Amino acid sequence: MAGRPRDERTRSVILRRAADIASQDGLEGLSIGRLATDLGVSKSGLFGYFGSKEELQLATVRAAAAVYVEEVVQPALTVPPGLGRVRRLCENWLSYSQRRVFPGGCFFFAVNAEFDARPGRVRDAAAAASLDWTRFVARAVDDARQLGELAGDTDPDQLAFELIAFMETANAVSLLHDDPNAYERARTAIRRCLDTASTNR
Amino acid sequence: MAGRPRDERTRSVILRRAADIASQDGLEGLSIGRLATDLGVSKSGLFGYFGSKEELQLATVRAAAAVYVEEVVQPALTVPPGLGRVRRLCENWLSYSQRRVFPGGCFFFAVNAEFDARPGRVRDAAAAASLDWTRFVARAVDDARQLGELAGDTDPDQLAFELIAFMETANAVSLLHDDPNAYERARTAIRRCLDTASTNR
DNA sequence: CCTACCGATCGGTAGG
DNA sequence: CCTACCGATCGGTAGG
Repeated sequence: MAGRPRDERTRSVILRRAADIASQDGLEGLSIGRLATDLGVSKSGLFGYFGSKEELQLATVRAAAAVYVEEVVQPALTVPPGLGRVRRLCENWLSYSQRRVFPGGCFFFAVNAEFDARPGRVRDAAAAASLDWTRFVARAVDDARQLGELAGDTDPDQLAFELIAFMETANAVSLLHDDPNAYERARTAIRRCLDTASTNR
Repeated sequence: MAGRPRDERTRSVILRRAADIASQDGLEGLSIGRLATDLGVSKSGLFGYFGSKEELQLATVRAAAAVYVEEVVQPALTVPPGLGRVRRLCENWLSYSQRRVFPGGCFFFAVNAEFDARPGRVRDAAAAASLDWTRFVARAVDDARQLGELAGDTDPDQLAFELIAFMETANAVSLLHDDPNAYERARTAIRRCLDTASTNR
């Protein structure tokens, strides 16, 4: 029977490795045989944990979301709502990407680009995670606005779009051109963007 | 013998279709057998045009770059250097993405994300094309600066990074969430960004 | 959770 | 430029 503590630990080790592979080679490039060999178990043994490749992919997305929440979202909640939390959120994201928590950079950047033009449950799961994150950033921006730290006419969705654009492009450029400078570019852009919208200039 | 007019036309039809597939399913998801079936030719016949999958991938990148130049770069050269050309470049890019010149959105966004964490000739070709584009945008920005239409202390590389971030994120968001609003977000951000750097406020 | 296998598809080749 | 094939690998299953 599934669900025993031992199984859960094994499952979590499998999924953490799956997310690492997928960040580099995509969720289609992640093959059950390769993952099994990597982990030193039989292919059918590993297969039994998930039942299909699609279920493995979906479980990997959920596992990566948990890492993302732990690395980026949770530590920002220790900062009180307001501009400080927005800044912290951005810095956490850039650090998560730059430290290569996943070896291929942000897991969701890779998987969103892979599935953005195909239908299916994996795409739906990735899109839902992306929407959660976008809304979370927009909410943090709106909190700062309501607290009077950002101008009253600030559009939270628009500002969230711009901040996320800088972060994701830093991830993309740093990977493709092996250029850590991209993170400083993003930090500069985010600083300027928030300063412009700030009431405390 | 290769290189006859007939062959060149066939080759170009093959590569245009290859780029369409790759924009949706990636250059690894592009299989020789599937491409051959799609085009109604034999797999080995098609294979003969390229000699290996990697050569097909590289030829596809070159073909997509030609489309990109024709759709985005060339029509911007009809506008004289300066802020107008920068705006035109951005608008051409957004239109190229929004019109789905490639059905999976910007070919290079998809392929760059697919290969950004793997070594090889395909990655190198994608990175080179990306660098060409980034430099072209930065050059257009610097022209506008030297013409006095952008502030003298404008950093062309920084501004190019920001403009490209808005464009690529519009592409990504519009695909993943089927949300054409993302393009208006990018247009708003680009307008504000250029207005802020402009000397004609 | 293992070995051993299934049919399908992959990139690539032989031979004409 | 075709048919027919190669070994390798894919997702998935049978049987224990």
